Amino acid sequence: MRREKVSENVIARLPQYYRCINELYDSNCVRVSSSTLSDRIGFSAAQIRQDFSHFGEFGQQGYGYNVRKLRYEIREILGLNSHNTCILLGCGNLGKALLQNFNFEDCGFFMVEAFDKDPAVVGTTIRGVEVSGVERLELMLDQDHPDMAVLTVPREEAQRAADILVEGGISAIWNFTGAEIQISNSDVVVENVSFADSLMKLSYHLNLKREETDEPVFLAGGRHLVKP
Amino acid sequence: MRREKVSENVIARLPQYYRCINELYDSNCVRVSSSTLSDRIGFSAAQIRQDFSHFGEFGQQGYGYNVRKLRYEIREILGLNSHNTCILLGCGNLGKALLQNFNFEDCGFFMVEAFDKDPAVVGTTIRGVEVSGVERLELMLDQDHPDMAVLTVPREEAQRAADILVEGGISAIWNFTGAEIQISNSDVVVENVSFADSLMKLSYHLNLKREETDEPVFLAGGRHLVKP
DNA sequence: TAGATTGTTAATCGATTAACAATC
DNA sequence: TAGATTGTTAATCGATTAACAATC
Repeated sequence: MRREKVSENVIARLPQYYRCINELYDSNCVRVSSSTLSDRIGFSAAQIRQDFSHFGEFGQQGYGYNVRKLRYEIREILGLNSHNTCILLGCGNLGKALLQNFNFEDCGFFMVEAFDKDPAVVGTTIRGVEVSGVERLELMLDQDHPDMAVLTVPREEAQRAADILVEGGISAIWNFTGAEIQISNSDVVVENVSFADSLMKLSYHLNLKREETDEPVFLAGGRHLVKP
Repeated sequence: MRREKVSENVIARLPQYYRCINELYDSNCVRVSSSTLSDRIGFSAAQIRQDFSHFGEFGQQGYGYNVRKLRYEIREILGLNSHNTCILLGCGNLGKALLQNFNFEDCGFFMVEAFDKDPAVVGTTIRGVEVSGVERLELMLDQDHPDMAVLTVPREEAQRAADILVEGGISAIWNFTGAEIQISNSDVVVENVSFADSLMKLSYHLNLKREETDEPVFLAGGRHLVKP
């Protein structure tokens, strides 16, 4: 597997390729061509081949791609085969939702411990993950060096929590707080999940569609016709 | 406010502009130039001006942008000033998290009702929003025509729920299920929030950084030096 | 007026698409 | 062998950046 420098656009497409190929794999499909993938995902076949070619030669002329091999290679590219450990900070509803329903292992992460400051949840176990009090966090970081932390604390506490994590040597933060956290150490990978940004995009498209259908002006035979 | 056709890249930057300008507005800032915005958001000043210019002329030569006016215009572009109604399907942990902590009104949405099939939550009220049984959903869609639905049901139920929503005349779906829902009516706006895609992107960057720092090869004085 | 900063046009850069030789 | 399909190169398209006239 090669590693050319690729754009964020390519990186954003990789998980979509993976999901698609994983489905084919699960349905025992053995081979697939770039044009079949294109039909399924919606990106052009040329783009798919171009994207893959940044990381190596995974196919075979006249045959296409072996699904098992391609799946493995994309897992490698995305790092899903590495065994990362992670912790979760903030066991409110969102934190609980992720612990209970999200399959971290499918993405190459093993959840080792969760933290909260509420005595009512500290000591409980959620889907096999123990919830500790926050006072244990620094010690845990120091002893166990988890690779990644899921940040699901309230917005106001995001920065303080991030500071502790970075100080404790974390490598990556998956930030659900909606706050833009400032990181002193630029080697820390931060991935933001912003519900507000997502909903505003939805709002944009909804509004646009509405404007289009509410005042549909047609140009026909040289005249502007406004639908009744 | 004008409406040229713009790329998804531009649309994705709009919420970031809005958040930044909203902060300035909240801190009583009166005017701002594209270069100040550039420093704050990280996009180039030229790009910011270019982006805004798709929607109108919001600034003034020699002065910059009036923060209040610019904020209003971006709200208009994003549709945050329209009063949309929405419902939520699936009051598990994720649904509850959104109901309790997410400010729908900041994004121009008013949450009118939530639905669940679990008798234990049906009849309760979460942050002022009543939870009804799913059997009421079709009637409610028919009578109240909510604009948008938040989909926080289990993955397996995503498609069935989406079908009911589309059938009931919904205009937009904010899909948190991780399932790719198929929509017959192409006028329905769908915005997917995929935790898995987000975490896989994080995994990609984490892996890349690790490979870079684990085997750092320096080129110095014509020699390749491998760090001890 | 002089300085600042916009909106827009032209230049550059990068990403996507088309085409095709290589080859299974 | 003939047909299919890759990986890659070149062509096209689109997005970002640079430059600057307009003007507050």
